[in-house]
Amino acid sequence: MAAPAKRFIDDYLSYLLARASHAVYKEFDQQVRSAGLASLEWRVLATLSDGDGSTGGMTIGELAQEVLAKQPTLTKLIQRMADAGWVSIGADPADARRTLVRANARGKRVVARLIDAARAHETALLAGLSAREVTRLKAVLRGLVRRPAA
Amino acid sequence: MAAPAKRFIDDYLSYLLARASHAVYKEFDQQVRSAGLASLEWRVLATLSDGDGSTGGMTIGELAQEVLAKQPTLTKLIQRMADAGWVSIGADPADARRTLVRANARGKRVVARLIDAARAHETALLAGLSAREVTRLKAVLRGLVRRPAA
DNA sequence: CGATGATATATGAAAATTCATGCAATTGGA
DNA sequence: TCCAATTGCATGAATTTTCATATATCATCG
Repeated sequence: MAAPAKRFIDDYLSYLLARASHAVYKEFDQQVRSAGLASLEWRVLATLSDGDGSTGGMTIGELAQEVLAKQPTLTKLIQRMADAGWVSIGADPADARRTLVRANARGKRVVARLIDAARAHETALLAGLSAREVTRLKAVLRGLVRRPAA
Repeated sequence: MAAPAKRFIDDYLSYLLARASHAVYKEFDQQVRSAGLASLEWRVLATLSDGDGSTGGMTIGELAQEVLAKQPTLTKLIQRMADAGWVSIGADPADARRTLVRANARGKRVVARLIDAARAHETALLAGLSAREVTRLKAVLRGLVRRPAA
């Protein structure tokens, strides 16, 4: 890096993370929109795409946490996505308080293509870094997420 | 890290960046709200706090880019912040199309305290990493921001 | 068994954000 | 010098998000 940071935000980790996240996503956003989705919809379908998503679905609360949205925001979005045919909503037989969300066949198709594109985008993004640097970067990011609450 | 990633998003850089950014900010959000600001207001005042901010102010367009908000979003926010007494708005003598934004004395006071708190929070956040690792992490994040447009 | 506290989600109102667009000002080229 | 293209921002309407709260359900304890 050339000139040293001269403003507080230029060396503030929270800000650097926000900018990096924003810049990386911005590059991919065009493909998401071309597929007919908005940012949060892509995030929802990506989260549902495997793991728990392929078994019983995820609860509204779990999904809200994973996609970094507040619960009412997600509830309203899931209702719109169900209306649009991307996901389906069902009751949880184990707990009637809970709503379960699963990707529909249509949602699964669109997200499968986007995941392929996302992998290609990430490969291009990280071409300047060694495999070891990428592994370390991701480990550090995971460590920042998993901090115990103070 | 323990279990290997089993879902696409668990190893997807864009998602890891978003989660890390969200988690780190969430820890600090309480102090921002206690100071009477919302997230984007803190970001605006932090951006204005030095560098260009202490000289002639910043234009709406420059500031929108720095704080990662769309231009109409920022225009409306700056109007609310001016009404609340955090910033002042003025014309740019060099270009009448432009609006200049500066922090007010009140805005400068509140942000000075928050910057101190932010530095302390970051120190605690990064306690588990060596200085070299921190420097490298920030360099990589800056590199992700500065990619040439494809 | 019943009451209480906790959990999960849905909803309405309010606030914030986005989109599309219009207007004013600047720039550059013919 | 003039005009077209571009730039910068403000605004209204629509959409999304948040906040506060209500309702239903579950878990625990007396």
